[in-house]
Amino acid sequence: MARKTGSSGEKTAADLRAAATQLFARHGYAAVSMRQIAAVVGVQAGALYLYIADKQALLFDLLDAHMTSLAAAWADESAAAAPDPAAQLEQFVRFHLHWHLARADAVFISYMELRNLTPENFAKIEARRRDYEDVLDGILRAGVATGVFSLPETRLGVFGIIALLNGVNTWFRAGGRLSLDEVSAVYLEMVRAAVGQSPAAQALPDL
Amino acid sequence: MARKTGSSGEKTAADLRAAATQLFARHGYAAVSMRQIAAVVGVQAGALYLYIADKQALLFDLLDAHMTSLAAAWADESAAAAPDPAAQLEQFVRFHLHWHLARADAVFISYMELRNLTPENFAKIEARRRDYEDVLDGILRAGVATGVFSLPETRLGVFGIIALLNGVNTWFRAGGRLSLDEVSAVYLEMVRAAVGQSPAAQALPDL
DNA sequence: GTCTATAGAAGGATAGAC
DNA sequence: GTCTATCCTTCTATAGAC
Repeated sequence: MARKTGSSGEKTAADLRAAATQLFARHGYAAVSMRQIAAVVGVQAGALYLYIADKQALLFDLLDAHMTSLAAAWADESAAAAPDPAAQLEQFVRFHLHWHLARADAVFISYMELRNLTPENFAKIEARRRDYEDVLDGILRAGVATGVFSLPETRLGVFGIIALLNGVNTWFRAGGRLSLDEVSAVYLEMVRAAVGQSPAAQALPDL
Repeated sequence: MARKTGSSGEKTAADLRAAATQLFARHGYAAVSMRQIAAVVGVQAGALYLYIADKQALLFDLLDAHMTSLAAAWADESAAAAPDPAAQLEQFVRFHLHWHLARADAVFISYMELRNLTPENFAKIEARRRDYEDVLDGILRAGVATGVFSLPETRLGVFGIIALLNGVNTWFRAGGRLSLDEVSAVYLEMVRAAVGQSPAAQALPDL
């Protein structure tokens, strides 16, 4: 997708992705027309095809870039790996909440528009999501092995924790009653409890 | 929507709802045409308009009926109310998982197609969902009041638990590795832990 | 109650001028 | 790199025959 010219094409390409992300999140991939996207970008519909092959490729590009970005962000975060499973779990929970809340539109699309991908494209995205889930699975397995976590099933723990954390995206609003740090603290406690971690040393914040 | 004739219209009306539910869940409201629905029902597209005013009314009818059914099912379930908050929580968790897993398509639509409702219709559905969440909120508050649950915030507990439980719908398949009862048992333990319930008397099933 | 036929609007995508 | 113009398809919804 990278273009070589120094002209306004670079900006238009970026604007296209931003506009599509916002519109798809708001109304859904199928409900958004290329003309609508073009109107937000500020060009005519035909001009969009300088940057994408078709609408399906646009959707896949968005989801693929999203998953690439997630993997890179976690690689960066875990470069300074926490020392033990309990600390790693905290690191993961805080990272997940922070990263996903910062890009709610892209996250929403990544879950809701999977069904609008072609089977081949769907498989690629799912494999990447699985890779990310495996990160958490590894942490849980390590914790179970060392006895710091108590779970009958790490896979159900992974599904449960991801679902729990992703749920925050449906209601959290920056500037609302609770700050991101407060929410993170509460959810971290719920996650720790759910994986059977022995009671944490630190206290809950007063709410 | 009830019709008075004894002719095949009754069946067609029911088929229409069933077909729309399945197709909307699979491809999304905006991506499904009235012709597709008609093809599944076995009539021509025009005939569908004997039963619905327009496509939007069809979507609203589906979601509205879904929420009505949920409220009725819980009213029925809670007619035999569990005696204390801990037992009520178990009753709620088992009910929620069982009911939602039995109608995955309708549940999926009810969450994914909210954005395709008109603002007025959206507000109606949201109010009904709020009523349902308040059921769980009441249980949590009662438990916190009697000291059997330990939560800094019942509202976050509600959001967390609902998200956790709804996540099961994304991966559970009847006839898979785990039975509904096994899954319910594991998730019940996660929920109990998350609300800070003192360790349950009963053991986890071996998995 | 359902069909055929169609009006009228909107969609994705392309061609060629600039 | 973008625009105008347009092709062709598909859509929702309605009209009128049966």
